Amino acid sequence: MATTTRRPERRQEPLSRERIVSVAVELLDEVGERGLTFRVLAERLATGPGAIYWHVAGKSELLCAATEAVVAGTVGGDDADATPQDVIRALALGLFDAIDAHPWVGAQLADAPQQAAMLQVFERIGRQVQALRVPAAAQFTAASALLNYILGVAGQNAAHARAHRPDADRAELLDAMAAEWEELDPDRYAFARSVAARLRTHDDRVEFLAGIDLILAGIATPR
Amino acid sequence: MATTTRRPERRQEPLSRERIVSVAVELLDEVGERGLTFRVLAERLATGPGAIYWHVAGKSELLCAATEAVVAGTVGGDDADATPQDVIRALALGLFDAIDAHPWVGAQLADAPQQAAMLQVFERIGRQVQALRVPAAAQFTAASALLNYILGVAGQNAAHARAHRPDADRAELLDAMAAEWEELDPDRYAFARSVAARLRTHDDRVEFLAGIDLILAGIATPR
DNA sequence: ACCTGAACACCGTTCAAGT
DNA sequence: ACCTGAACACCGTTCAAGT
Repeated sequence: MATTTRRPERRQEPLSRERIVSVAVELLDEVGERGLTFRVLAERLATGPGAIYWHVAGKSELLCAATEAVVAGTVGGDDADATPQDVIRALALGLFDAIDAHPWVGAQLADAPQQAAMLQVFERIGRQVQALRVPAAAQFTAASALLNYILGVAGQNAAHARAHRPDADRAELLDAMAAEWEELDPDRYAFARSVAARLRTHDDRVEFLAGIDLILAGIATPR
Repeated sequence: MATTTRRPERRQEPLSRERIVSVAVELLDEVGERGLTFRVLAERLATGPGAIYWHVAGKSELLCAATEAVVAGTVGGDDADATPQDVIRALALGLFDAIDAHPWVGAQLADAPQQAAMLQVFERIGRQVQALRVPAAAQFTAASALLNYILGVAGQNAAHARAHRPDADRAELLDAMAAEWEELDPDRYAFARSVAARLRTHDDRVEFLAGIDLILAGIATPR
């Protein structure tokens, strides 16, 4: 039906930092960080590996840029009606879902130095902390605690994703983990055993939010 | 003065998994994860790279084993007199200090899958959570929140260590960061600007503990 | 200014051959 | 059973040469 090319041929677009980063994101989603290679990236861009270096300093900068691109999309605008707690939950869930969809982002956030996108997240969290009337002296700690918790979960999610097939059934894995924990030494792992059954109905997203709420409760506690 | 060799020649000890891991820890401390190479490791062990594979499956297993070795040393025994909060603080600080001394451990914990040593940490945290009389249904969430926060900070510390020279002055870096934040756009980064000055007297360890206390306060809050 | 692609200096890992 | 070390199949990155 289409008269000309139905979708633009990628090889015909000019090379640009933007296009390199966007193809890198695609590739990272498909094959992960270890699979993202300057050679396969160059092949997809229909060029040589050297060409990429004209636009991007190296692989770590490329990973940072790809992460920024994904995270920037999750930092939405403010909703006037929402409570500060709601905004924080929405922001945290946005990051959680982005990392769920792009596990390599979790790994990158968990052990990359301060990135520009993270500063934006920190800013938005901080504003809500202020809106919660947290005393000035405690605001930094409150915002940091939330961010560090989010980054910790991000790293763990990325690790889980990397450890298993991308299409692995999370429920099955949790079942297997529950079974494992139930076999642990009752003396040395009494607690793990006592919560093992809970893994069978565990929901990562719900649990993540429950942790956010726990920290929010702590923030609301007068010193 | 010494009649024989003053310290045992490493090249004369037999190769063993234990020795490989312990030399790997040394090397990781000196040159970081990127610097740990099977070739230099083999050289230090006075053998060939292939020999290592007889005792260790590969590099990721080696990194896991090295991390386990360091973390296992931080999981101390229980102190009968201490409150549950104190035990959690001590445990968290122990991990913090271990990661401060061995930044590569932070990176490994932040994005490695469940490791045996982490299960021990989880167990010890969980026991204290139980001692705090947290309802059974909330114990898993409480212990997870604490662990995820610890892992998040671990990753960030590792990232900071990797981003700068090992001997970089943390106070100077914080000063520079404060100066940077103070130059940010007042509209878009009002919060970051408002806490920038605080960075000049920031203490990573103190801040880390304050975050732990925040979560402990949240845990103590009745639902 | 921007692209090409061969070449360099590495990696982790394997494996035939030794002891 | 354990060690050796050359060799394999890659990497990220550089750079002379092109357009």
